[in-house]
Amino acid sequence: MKAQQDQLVIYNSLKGEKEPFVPLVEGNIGMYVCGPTLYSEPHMGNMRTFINFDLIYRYLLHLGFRVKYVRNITDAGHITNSTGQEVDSIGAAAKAEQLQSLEIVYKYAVKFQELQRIYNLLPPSIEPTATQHIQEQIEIIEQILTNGYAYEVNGSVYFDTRKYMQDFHYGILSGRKVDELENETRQLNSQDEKRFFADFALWKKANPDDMQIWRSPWGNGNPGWHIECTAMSTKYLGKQFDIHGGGMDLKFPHHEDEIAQSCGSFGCNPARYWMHANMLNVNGQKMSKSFGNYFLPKQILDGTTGLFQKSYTANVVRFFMMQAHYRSNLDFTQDALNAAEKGLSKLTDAIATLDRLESKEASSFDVNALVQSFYTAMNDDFNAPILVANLFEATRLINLINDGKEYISATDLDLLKDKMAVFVYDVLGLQKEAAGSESRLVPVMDLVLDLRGQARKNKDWATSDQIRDGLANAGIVVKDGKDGTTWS
RNA sequence: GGUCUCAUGGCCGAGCGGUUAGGCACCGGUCUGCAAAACCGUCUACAGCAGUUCGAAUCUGCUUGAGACCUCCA
Repeated sequence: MKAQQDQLVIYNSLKGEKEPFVPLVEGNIGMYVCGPTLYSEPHMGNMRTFINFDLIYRYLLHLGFRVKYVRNITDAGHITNSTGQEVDSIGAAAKAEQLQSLEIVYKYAVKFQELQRIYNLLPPSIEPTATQHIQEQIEIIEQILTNGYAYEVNGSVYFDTRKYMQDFHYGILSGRKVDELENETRQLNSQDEKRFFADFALWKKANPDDMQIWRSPWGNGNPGWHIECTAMSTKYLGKQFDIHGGGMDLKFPHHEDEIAQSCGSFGCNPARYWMHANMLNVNGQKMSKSFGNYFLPKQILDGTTGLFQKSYTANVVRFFMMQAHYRSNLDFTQDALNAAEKGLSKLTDAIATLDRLESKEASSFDVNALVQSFYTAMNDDFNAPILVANLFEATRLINLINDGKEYISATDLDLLKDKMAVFVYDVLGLQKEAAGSESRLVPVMDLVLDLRGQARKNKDWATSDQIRDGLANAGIVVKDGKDGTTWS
């Protein structure tokens, strides 16, 4: 696997280009991904990011890296909304639902856990929460103050962007240029305590109606939105680690500010490689709460999205997402989901066929090259769509072997079985179809199909078709293949 | 308004200077009592206009269209 590890190339948002991946410590990877803010149930778009980073995590593990994967849960923090007001979205949700803040967080954390299980996400190594790390956040803020890149005003602490820009590059990640000109065009709120429009809160003085309040050297208050990730990534992965990921929409200001906080306190960018997953679209527009065009991951499972005429399994949704690259937009449409459903079925059928295949003396095609193509695809910035295309090439060959038009040696067959399973289940994270959920039906169906088989043998088509139609009415489809009759 | 990204066959979606992406649909075939399913094969597109090049979906410029970010967001 070391040879494959050395081939891995990652697109680094920091530089805007692909570069060979070299971990800080050979064979080890520290990866931090910004998790959800649990003031509501994560929607399908949120899930896409987590599914994509799950793919990345899975492939890194498969390559034999020791990966420490930290994904936080945001359960506190004040953010600045579009009108310039500092708001506590969790507190707001708590008030709306007449619950305490942590009740809100816990309620949605349970749902998020369930979604992770359903969509087959591997649990991260650590899932820290902001409220468990207030002390660490305070310590980093103190360090930034000591270094002169922050100032205190009336019980709140703000990051001093102008001071920071004298020594560091604010905008290194997002490409944003911050200048005085913009300061003039964007009016500071009259009661704003910030000295400069681009300054952001590290600590915010408590409001009388805040639901959660913590003590600090600057009085009672709440941590700012961006400092929690700096505190938690530093605590668990160190001042500098390998990969920092998150959704594209977090690039600015969240990740830019994380870099500023790390540079302002420790003097270095926290991550060597910044990775950004792209958004999920609905009718060409980003799925988001504010647009109202979102739906919940569970709605697609029970067919209640209102957008599609039928339901889809989590496996189909995941496979659908794997057919687009993580850095591309992806359009969620019914036709595309139907296509994914059929394609997945074709792929899993081929894996089943693989078990029935018989080997010959030699192989009629280059199995090693085929397997290598799986690695080549994923080593190129986790190009899952190419991997899927190559898996379909394998599918075609498997079916041809089954038809006797191609052949494979015993060694190659073992290799192919192993790698197909590895890439489909371990890397893409697809789940083997749960069999036996209707176990009581199995002996009944065996009996019914046996009777129908006898009728067919006797060319009693009337009885045969009567059984088939009757089962169809009960929602059971009978298929007569050359190897016997199957149902589903 | 500022910054940036993208425009690929009926649909979804790879590609980053020369080779078949792939899936779904369509069509043809195999199988089959019929049907369905399954399998095989076919289908050869790159928004428009100009340019660079022996050669461009791929590079450059312009035009048109779409989207994202610019202190809510995964």
